[in-house]
Amino acid sequence: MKIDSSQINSDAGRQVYNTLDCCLTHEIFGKISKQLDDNSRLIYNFERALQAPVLEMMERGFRVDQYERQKGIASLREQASHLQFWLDSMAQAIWGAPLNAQSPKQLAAFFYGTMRLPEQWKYEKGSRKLSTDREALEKLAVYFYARPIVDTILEIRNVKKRLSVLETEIDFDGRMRTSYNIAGTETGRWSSSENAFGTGTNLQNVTPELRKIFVSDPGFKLLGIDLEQAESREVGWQCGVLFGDWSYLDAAYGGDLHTLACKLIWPQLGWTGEKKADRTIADRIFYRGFSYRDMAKRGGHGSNYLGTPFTMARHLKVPTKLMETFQSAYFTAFPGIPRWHRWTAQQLQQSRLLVTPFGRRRHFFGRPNDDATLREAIAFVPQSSTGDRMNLGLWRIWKYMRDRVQLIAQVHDAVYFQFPEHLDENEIAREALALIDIRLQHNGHELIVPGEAKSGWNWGNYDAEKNPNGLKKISISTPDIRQRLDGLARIL
DNA sequence: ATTCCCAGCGCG
DNA sequence: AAAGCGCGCTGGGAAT
Repeated sequence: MKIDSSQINSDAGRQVYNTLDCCLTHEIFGKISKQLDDNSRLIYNFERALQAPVLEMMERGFRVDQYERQKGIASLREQASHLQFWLDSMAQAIWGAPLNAQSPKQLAAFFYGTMRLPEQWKYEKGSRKLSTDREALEKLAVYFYARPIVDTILEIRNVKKRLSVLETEIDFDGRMRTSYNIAGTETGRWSSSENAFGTGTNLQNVTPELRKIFVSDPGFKLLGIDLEQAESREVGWQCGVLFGDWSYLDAAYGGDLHTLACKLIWPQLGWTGEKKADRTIADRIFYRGFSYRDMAKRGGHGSNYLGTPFTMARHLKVPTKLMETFQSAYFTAFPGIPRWHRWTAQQLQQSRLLVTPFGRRRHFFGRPNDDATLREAIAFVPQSSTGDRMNLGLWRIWKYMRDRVQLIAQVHDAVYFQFPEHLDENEIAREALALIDIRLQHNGHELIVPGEAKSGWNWGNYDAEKNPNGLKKISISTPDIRQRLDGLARIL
């Protein structure tokens, strides 16, 4: 096609440009669509179908309570300048100059140079690096003169981090519009970021405290649904489907996965078989403020993804030996998990390809013998499946409840929408929970990931004093799902 | 003046 | 000695 650019004005020029872009895309599609197998085509069509609800969410945005936002900004700015004054005073006394808490370079010169404190190194990608992150600074805090300085620096960082969210530019109509990228990640999860017009920000990493500034529209109430222990259940599903070891999934169905894990790891704690009493036992302190259940939860999650006892011990601030003992008990209780790890390593050697229960395929281009590649591969299936599960549910809510609800946000394993207040929220919740109830079957076993519904008038968590309008668990259970779960637990 | 990379840190 | 994974944003500071 020949275009004489002198013959067209700039608007028409842009149209021609766009048209040619589309033609090229269409041409490419003609070639690569032949390479799609049935599953890939399904995933591709699914991603395209998600464009409608995503565009709707992006255009709608999330209403921001301007009063709360400004109040927060004013208070944090005040705190920041106060803290900076103290930091500068202390720094002046020590090296005769102010100190920037956000400059690793200055902090290293200050602590390791002028103050002559022991250098803190961290290991990353095979090399060791001088660090001034939270973990490093906390180690310096044991020194008498460093402690108040470290505390001030950490607090400044904390305040500045929150300020950066609150100070994000929002739109003229008082709404924050994030940009969702449907096909931006390796796993099929969405990412979120500043939008094409330069306003908004990543909405998937906002702390519970700051979520309070996001509110429903007048006459509407927010409803959120999150998937319960979704990734863990997907791990259990892999163990069952691949090796017939359903122990981990069964533990999830038994009520509380982490308490159940406690029973298997520490059988001699005097378990009663009664849910409430056993939870009390699991909540007993095990080591330095961590309950048995805490250990099962964090240690279990880390172990599922091939965390080393050394690293997990560092994060939990417990002895390495303890995590070694934990992990060995954990892998004995759920033998399918280490088998699944070995199976994944084998897949990397043989095909470098993994396929999730939802049919999403990922090729691994890293070195098959590299631990880092193995870890990516192990994390892929549960993480990807949970994303697809949530997004399929989200799409179904959009498709079948569009006349009553408006989608607002997605945070990987949770979806938020608003509905007119005059409607029965129990009814809305029941219907949405049914739509996200996506089950898989295999050899008489079933994967069920229940959802938990919460409602309120702002995005923060409910607190009688601090946030009475926040999201509060809806006390209705979905009778259908609960009954079937109880039934399953009895069979097991 | 602008661009680019890194360190640090928030969420799931 | 010792790397859970997946993202995006900010600010510092060097490079251009």
